[in-house]
Amino acid sequence: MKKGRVTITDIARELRIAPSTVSRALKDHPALKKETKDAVRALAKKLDYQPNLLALNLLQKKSNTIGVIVPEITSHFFSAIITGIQDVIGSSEYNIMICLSNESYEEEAVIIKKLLKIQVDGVLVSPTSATKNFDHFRTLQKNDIPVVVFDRDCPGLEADKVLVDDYAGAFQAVEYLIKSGCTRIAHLGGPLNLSTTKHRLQGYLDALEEAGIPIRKEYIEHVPGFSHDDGLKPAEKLLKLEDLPDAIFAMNDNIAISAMHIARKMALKIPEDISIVGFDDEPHSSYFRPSLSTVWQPVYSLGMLSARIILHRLNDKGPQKNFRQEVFKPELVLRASSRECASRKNDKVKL
Amino acid sequence: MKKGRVTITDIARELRIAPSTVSRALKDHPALKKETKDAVRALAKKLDYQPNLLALNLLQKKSNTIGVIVPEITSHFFSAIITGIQDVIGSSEYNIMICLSNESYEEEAVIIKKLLKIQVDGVLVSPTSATKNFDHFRTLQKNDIPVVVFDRDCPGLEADKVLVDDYAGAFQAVEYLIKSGCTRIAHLGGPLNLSTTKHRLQGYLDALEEAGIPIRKEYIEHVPGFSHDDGLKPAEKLLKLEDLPDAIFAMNDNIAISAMHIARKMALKIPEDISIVGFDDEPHSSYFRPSLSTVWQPVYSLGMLSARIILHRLNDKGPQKNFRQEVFKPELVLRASSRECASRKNDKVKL
DNA sequence: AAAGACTATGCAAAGGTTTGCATTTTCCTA
DNA sequence: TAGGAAAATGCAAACCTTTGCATAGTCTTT
Repeated sequence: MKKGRVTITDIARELRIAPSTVSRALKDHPALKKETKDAVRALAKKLDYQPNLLALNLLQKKSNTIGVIVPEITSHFFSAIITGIQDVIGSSEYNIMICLSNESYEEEAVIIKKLLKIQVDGVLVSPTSATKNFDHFRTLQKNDIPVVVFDRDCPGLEADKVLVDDYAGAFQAVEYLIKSGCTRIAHLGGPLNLSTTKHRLQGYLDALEEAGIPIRKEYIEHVPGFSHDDGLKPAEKLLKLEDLPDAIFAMNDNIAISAMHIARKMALKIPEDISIVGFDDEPHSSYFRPSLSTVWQPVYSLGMLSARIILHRLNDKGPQKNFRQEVFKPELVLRASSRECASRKNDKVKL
Repeated sequence: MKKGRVTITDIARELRIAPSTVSRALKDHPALKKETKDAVRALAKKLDYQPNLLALNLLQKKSNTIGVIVPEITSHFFSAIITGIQDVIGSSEYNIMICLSNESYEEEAVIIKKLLKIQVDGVLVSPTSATKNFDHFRTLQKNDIPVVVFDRDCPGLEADKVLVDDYAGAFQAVEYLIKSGCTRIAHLGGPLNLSTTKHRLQGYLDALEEAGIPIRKEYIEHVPGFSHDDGLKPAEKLLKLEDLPDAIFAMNDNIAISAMHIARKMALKIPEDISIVGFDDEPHSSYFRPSLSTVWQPVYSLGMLSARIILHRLNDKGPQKNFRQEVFKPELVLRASSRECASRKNDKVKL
C-alpha cells in the first residue's frame, strides 16, 4: 500500500499489463479486447482512480481554464453576468478564473500576463473604462488564445463580441421622457471612452435631436465613477442650474438613485417636478420610492452566450476568423420615477 | 527557429550546456559561476523565456490554485468578501477559482469533487444554507488540503474560521430598539440551520429576554431566501397581525427593505409607527427613504483575513492543527428607519 | 607528483499520461 | 504446420522542470 493517489501505473502493475494499455482501456480504445477493458475498469473503480489532470495539462499544453476579466464584481451587473458564465462553463470540462481589474488599465495588463503565464485556453473580457489600447488582448490572440469581449466593446479589435444595444436603450428612454412631456432633459453620463456610456450619451443626444430639442451643454454632466457616491455632486450641479431640468437620464441606476436623493433633499417632487430614469435595472431599483424607471439588460443571458461562444471556439480549434458579434436588445422598464406618457396611458406601469 | 514557447532546453542547447545548469542559473544556485549565470540570464531575457507552470505543477503536485466556494455572488456581501480575498491572493503566487454553490448542498458537493480533481492547494468556503453535513470538507482535509471557513460556521468541523459575531450584532440592534421605546419587536429570520441567521435570532431572543419582554411566537417569521422578494409575504404576515409590531428586526437588508415596502403600502409611518432595522449595510441601504438602520459587517476585511490565513497554512506545510478562529465585531449603524433613543439622543445619526 | 579538496557542471530520474510505432500473440487458411 | 493477416498489447518518447548524485576539472598542499 503506497501513499498518494492511485495512478495508471499502479493499476498496470497490479494487472501485470502496460500503463499504455490501462490508458487505452479507460478511453475505450477499439483495439483492446473486452476482458482487458473490463478488468482495468473494475480495478480503477475499486481503487477509486482519478486521472491526474496536472499531467494531462502538461501533455496537452493547456490548462483547461478560461480567464474572465471584469472591472469589478460588487455591482449586480457584473456578478449576474459571471453567474451566467459560470452556469454554462460549470458543466463543461473547463474551469473559470475570475480576475478583477478594478477599472485600472495597468491591473488589466498585469492580469493578461498572469493568464498567459498559467496558459489559459481562452479569455472572456470586459475591459476597464481606462482601456484605450487593446494590444494586450491581441497578444492573447497571437498566442492562439481566443478572446471574447462582452458588454464593453473594444473598437478595432477583431474578436467575438457579445454586446448590448446601449444606444437603443438610451434612445428609447429619452424618447419616452420627451413623449411624457419633458423638455429640459439632462444626462448624467459616464466615461467618454467607454463604449457603453458613450453609446448611451449618443442615444440621448439623438433622441433629443430627433424631437427637435436643442442640446444644452450645461445639461450634460459626467460622473467620475459608477457608484452612488460618484453621482451626488454632478447631480447637485444639474439641480442647481437656473433653468432646472425636468428630467434626468442617468447612465446607471446607482447614479439615478444619487440624483433622486439630491432631488428629494431639494424638495423636488418625483416625477411631478422631475423625472428620473436609470440604466441596468438593479434588483433593488424597484424598491425605491418612487420606484425607479430604468433600462433592463439581459445580463444573465449575456453571460451565458459569451460562455457558449468561447466554448465553441475552443472546440473548433480552427484559425480565428468569422468573428461573431451578438447584440442584445435592452428594454425600457417604466416605474414611478417617470411621468406617464399620454400615448401610453393605458400601459401598465410595472410595480 | 522552432514554434511554441521557449523552454529551458532551448536555452541549454544554444549555450551548449545542460538544462539543469540553466535551471540552476535562473534560480541563482550558489554552485554556478557568475559567467554561466550571466550568459543564461542574458539569453533567457533575449528569448523572453517564460517558465512553464504546467510542468511545475506536475512536478510539485500542486496547482497553485485556491478554491473559493460561495453560495452566490450577486449580493454585495459575498462579492465584497471575494474582492477582499482577491486583493490578498492576487499578489501571491496563487490563483483563485471562484465556485458558486447556489445555496445547494448537492452543487457544493460536486464542486468539492471538482476541486479535488484539479488538485487545488487550499479551499475557502462559506457553506450553503442547506449544508448540514461537513464530511465533504473533511475529505479535503484528509487530502491535505487546508480549509478555511468564512462567515457561515460549520459547527463541529475543525478548521480555521473567520466569522462575524452575528449574535452581538443582533443583540445590539434589538437592544437599541428596546431602548428607543419599542416593545412589540418582531423578527424576520432566515434558515435555522445556518449559523449566521441562527445567531441573529438568538441575539434577538436574548435581548428581549434581558429586557424582560416576553417572546411572542407570532412575532417571528422565517423567510425562504435572502432576496427582496422572499421577504414580502412574511413581512405582510407580521404587519397584518392584530397586535401590530412596533419594530421589525430583519435578518438582512434585503428583507428589511421588503418590510419597509409593505409597511409603506399599509400607510405605516417609519419609524413613527414602526422601526425597521436590517443587517449587512449594503451600499444602497443608506439611499432608501427613510435610510435604513442596519448592522454593518467588515466584509472586505473578512475576505482579506480569510485569504491571509490560508496563505499562511499553505506556507507552513505542517500538520493541520491549532486552528484559528477569528471573530469580527459588527457595528450598529443608526439611520432614519429607527426611532431615536432617549439615551442616545446626542449621537449623530449617520446620513 | 600525487593525493585531496573544492568548484562547476552534467546525468538521469521523477512527476502521470498519451500515442505512434513496434512487437507479440492469436487465429485462420492454404 | 508454416505463413500471414489480424488482433492485442507493449515500448518509449514527449510534455518541461527540478534535484540528488556523479563526474570532470581545477587548484592546493604535502
